[in-house]
Amino acid sequence: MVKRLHEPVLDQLLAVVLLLNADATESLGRLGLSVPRATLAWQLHHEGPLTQRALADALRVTPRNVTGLVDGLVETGFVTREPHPTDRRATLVSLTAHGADVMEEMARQYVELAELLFGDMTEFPAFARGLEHVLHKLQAALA
Amino acid sequence: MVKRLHEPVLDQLLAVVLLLNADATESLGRLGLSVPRATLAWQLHHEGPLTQRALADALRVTPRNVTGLVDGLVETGFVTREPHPTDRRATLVSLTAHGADVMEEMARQYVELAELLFGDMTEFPAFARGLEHVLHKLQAALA
DNA sequence: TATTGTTATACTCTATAACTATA
DNA sequence: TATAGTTATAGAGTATAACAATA
Repeated sequence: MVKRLHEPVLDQLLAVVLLLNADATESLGRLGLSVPRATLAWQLHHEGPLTQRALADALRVTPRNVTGLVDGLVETGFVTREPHPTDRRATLVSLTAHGADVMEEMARQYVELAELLFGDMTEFPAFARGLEHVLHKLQAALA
Repeated sequence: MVKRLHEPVLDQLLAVVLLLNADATESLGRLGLSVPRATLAWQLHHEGPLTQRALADALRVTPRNVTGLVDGLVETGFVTREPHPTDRRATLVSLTAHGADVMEEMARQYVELAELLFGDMTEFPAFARGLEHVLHKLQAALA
């Protein structure tokens, strides 16, 4: 039975999902961030200053939602709101020095996590190919 | 450089996490359930009727939270509250016939998802071993 | 007319704390 | 005293809809 072979592995994959979520929430909490706020800040870290509209599109979330996330990030000192230089409707959101520092720390922890998970894996290439296979299947299914 | 090898795979693993979350939210929504409510119902499907206290422990969530989730599931016809036969403080939560039907459907979809993800994977055993490795690393890191 | 971001409102999930009814 | 579940309260994240300012 194929099912007997595959279902336990799906269980493990879902367990990995749960643990990664828990780990992310925990680690980000120590940095003073929630997962949605960290996602927004991470976007700024990669793309540079963005309008709230651009952030809403990137996070696939409503503009109203971005207002709330940015409010929180401004309050806690991770980002600033500045007027857009040419479009007076728009607001540019930028990382503060503190925000940029924390993003650097996130990047370091990201590398550490990759090392932890894969560093001593004996079948890394086969695992990586399998993961790519899974990703493509999911992308196709959700397209 | 080991980092160059591992980071993109972590990217893919996280992409899989995001897509699985999206897929779960979407599929459960079609069944009339949110992820937390489905988790609670799934527990009842596996364990049979449980007290709210037992559900709170199983979901690692406060008793107050269970009250809210059960309220929603009662309103939408998935579960019932009944007095505990021997402990008059406690409430037994059970799946309705409709709730049980939906759990059967969830189980079918679970098998389908396992088939979709792994059914035609050429390196399934190596992938499964790699996933187990990742799971153990995460469990150890979070213990 | 269309777009940007806001206010207004509401829902879900989460938490703590105080309380009632029972054990 | 301890436990089960509730009410009271609060906060984060999400959504839609109406609106003001600007393009």
